[in-house]
Parts: sequence; structure tokens; C-alpha cells
Amino acid sequence: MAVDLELAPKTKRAAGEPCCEPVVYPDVAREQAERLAMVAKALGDPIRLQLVDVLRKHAGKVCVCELVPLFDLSQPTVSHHLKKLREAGIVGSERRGLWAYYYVIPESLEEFSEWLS
Amino acid sequence: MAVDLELAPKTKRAAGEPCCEPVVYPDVAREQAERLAMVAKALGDPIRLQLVDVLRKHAGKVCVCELVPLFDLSQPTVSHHLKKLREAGIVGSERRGLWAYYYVIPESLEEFSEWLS
DNA sequence: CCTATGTATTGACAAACGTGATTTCAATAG
DNA sequence: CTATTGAAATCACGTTTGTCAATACATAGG
Repeated sequence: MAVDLELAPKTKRAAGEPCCEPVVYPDVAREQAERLAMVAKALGDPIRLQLVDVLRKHAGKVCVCELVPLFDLSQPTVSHHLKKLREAGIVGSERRGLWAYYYVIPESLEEFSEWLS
Repeated sequence: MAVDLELAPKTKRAAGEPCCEPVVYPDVAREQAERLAMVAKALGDPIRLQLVDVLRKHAGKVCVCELVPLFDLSQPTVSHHLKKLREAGIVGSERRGLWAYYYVIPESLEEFSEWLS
């Protein structure tokens, strides 16, 4: 696995230009990037984005039985998307009797919103 | 394939509650949702999110050769992520000699940023 | 021309994703 | 208890994704 000894730097830089500024560091720590990306990924599907939009605009909690008919999808599929949103911490749910009500957790979007602006 | 004739609505609503408010509509049109989701999806990977972060913070254009060593990834993989960002309209690129320089297109994030807040 | 260098594309592959059919769970009504 | 109903979980499927190795492409220098 020994790599060739660096005999000569050769030309290294083709033109005289130094290519770019000194060095660049991502000053969004990996951890933060992962949190942000997790949120973005959850919003990275049109259905889920609309789900969040509906829930946000509605302020209150919305029943799954109202959400399903809005999308031309099976109930299990909508349920699946809601689960993804739950896992990303974007929405919460609450059961009342037979029905399940979903709502957006506003703080979950704050960090992302701030990073974006 | 004929479904049973609907003999009787049966109980229909278990409790007396009407389940929830009248009806809810997604007032983010499908088209807009798809645009927003496309941006979110592109940001939905930690590497790409950090790439955008670096490019944004840097204001100017950054050479690929500076970006690659920031991530513990092969050059083709970084190139692949940059392509995804390009396809989503989030970044642009420019060749100068041998090098390629990338930059964020700020307007590309505006709609998403507004929707989010 | 030929060689070296920075970047992009291709091919391959495992992992994750989006979806629907089917089944399971939980809770209510009788 | 049994039957019904809303929601979630499971299974199966084709598609997309992230990654690297290898290759191709473009440009600059000899």
C-alpha cells in the first residue's frame, strides 16, 4: 500500500493563479449540517411539503381522515409520509378516540429557517 | 370487479364529533410544492448542505479543488453533489482555465426561505 | 504532437425511498 | 362479547440515491 515517494511537485499549478483564496472551512459543524439536512430531506417530497403546509396554515390540529382525501394516495401512504415527518421532528400527533390529529412543531423549522436567511 | 352496492351507510361516524373542521385545502399549488420540494430535496443531504453553506458564506466563487478536501469523499462524489445542486438551480458554475468555480444563486433559495417563515 | 492536471461522466452496487395491498392495532358502538 | 372503523405497520415492488473506481473530457505546458 506504500504510495510513491513524492519525487517532485512537478508543475503543480498550471497557470500562475493560486486557484483560489487560502482555505475554506465549513463552519456549519457536521452535527448541525446533519440536523438541517434531516429537516430538509423530510421536506424534500411534494406530498410531505404540502402536508406541512396544510398543517401550518391550519394552526390547529388536523385529522388524518381529512388529510388523506387531499392527496391522490392511499391512506397507508399518507400515514407513511406523516411518520417520516414525525421522525424528523417536524410534526407531532395526538390520538382522540379513533382519530389521529397532526400538527406542526414550529420550533422544528426555526433552525433551518434561520440558516436559510 | 363490481363492488357491493352501498346498502346502508351504517354507523359512519362513531362518536358525535364531526371529526374536524369543514375541509382543508393545500393552498400551496402542486407546482409550487414541487419547486419547493425540489430545493429542499437538494439540501436534504449533509454534504450538499455544507457545500451550500461554504459557498454562501464565501460570497465569491469557490474552486472545486478547494471543496473536495473539505469532505472525506472522492472527487467524483463531490462533483456528483455539485451537479445535483446545479440541477436544482441552487448553484451555478464557471470554468476558468482548468478550474471550475461554484457559487450560490441567492434567488434560488428565496421562495423556500419565504415559505418557511 | 504528447503529457500532466482539474473536473465531469460512466458503471456498478448496496441502501434508502415512494407506493399500494394486505394485515394488524386500538377504540368505539351495538 | 362481536362487529366496525380510523390509523399504523408489514410486505413487496420498482425507482432513486450516495458512493467509489475507472474512464473520459478539457485545458495548459512541454
